[in-house]
Amino acid sequence: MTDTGTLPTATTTTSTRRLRTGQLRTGIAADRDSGSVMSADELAGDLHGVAERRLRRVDQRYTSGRRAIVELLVSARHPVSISDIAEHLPDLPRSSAYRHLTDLQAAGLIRRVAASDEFTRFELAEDLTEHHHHLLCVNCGKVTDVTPPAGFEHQVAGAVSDLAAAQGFQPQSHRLDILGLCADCHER
Amino acid sequence: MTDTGTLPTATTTTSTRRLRTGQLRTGIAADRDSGSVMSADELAGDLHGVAERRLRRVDQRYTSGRRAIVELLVSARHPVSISDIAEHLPDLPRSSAYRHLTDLQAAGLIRRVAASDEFTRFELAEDLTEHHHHLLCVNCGKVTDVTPPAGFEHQVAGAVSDLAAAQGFQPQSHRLDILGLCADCHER
DNA sequence: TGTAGTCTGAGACTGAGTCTCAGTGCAAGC
DNA sequence: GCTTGCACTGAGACTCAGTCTCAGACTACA
Repeated sequence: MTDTGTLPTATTTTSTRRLRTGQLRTGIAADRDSGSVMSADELAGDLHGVAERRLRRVDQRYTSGRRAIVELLVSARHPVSISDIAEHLPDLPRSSAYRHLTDLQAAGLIRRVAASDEFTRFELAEDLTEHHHHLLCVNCGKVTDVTPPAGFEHQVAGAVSDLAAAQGFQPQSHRLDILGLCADCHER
Repeated sequence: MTDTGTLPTATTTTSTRRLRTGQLRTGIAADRDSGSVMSADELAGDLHGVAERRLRRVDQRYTSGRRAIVELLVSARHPVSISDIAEHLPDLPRSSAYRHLTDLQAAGLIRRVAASDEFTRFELAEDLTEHHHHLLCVNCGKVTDVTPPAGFEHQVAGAVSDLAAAQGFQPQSHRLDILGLCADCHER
């Protein structure tokens, strides 16, 4: 089972998902340290600034290693596995990679993604990108991002709310994974 | 992180999912060996008969170990992990458990379920139960089955089809996981 | 500058899942 | 009923993704 593609070749993903650079102002406002002073211009579009802020909020630094991971996730445009990281950041020691992922996740910058049946994948947190779902190829393991129409997403939210309420369950997020064969494996 | 509950206590799951005993006739017809003769009455409601047939179709036997796993999945009513199996079938050796699960999955009797971030869980194949989704508690790991309304499922199927077609992706199945806090963890 | 605490890389450790293999069990054919 | 070929089994070795440890380096703050 091969990995999701050759990073950071974006051609394996034709997702319409984009970084929310134009919308980060709102997100960053939530990241503002109480007391810090920074102009809105400096804040806008500053993903790494957000990263640093969130890490400092939990008494951590935005080190070069952590930054390298974030940059890889940005350029990848789809969920990234540990082996992807090892491949594209060969100088990053394994234990550091794992630790960085854990730290970045704890700081709310990235999230874990369930793959078809494979090892862990990570991607940027949704509030830094946009809500989307995944196509999972059961043959080669490729993961493709897809963004559903707003109307559909509204329907999902309603159903999620109902289903959860019936069980006294407090929903925090949902994921819709579509399993099947990608274009490459389908043609064979 | 605790396991999904004490099997086979069904009270942890209030799912409306039921085994398709009343509908198995159709499914079993598909399982009939070309040439075997069995009355419709004998076929109806015979999950273990289906199990045996499917295994024999791939030149395997429905052994007592495999049957024990199936019975556990039947009584559990929600996805079961390896540790659940070890707990409820203490005499079943570990390597056999793993092997049975692999064999049953290959024969199309069970399927793997993605849990929140935990180890592998299995449940009966959908055509032996019914289409459903899962509530995943991110705190304790409990997995609860929920059956969506038919109308919603129809909407999902349409969206899945569109999203996949846009990528030249051939969809085979989909899953909707709702992550959050179960009733127990929510109250705390 | 000093200090406290975060961070790092190397490598040991863990355990879920996989594999091996000698012996057992089973079903089909005679 | 017997024989035979092959599926099946349990015990335990093995693999590797992920976790943990620790001495030393780095950083931010006073």
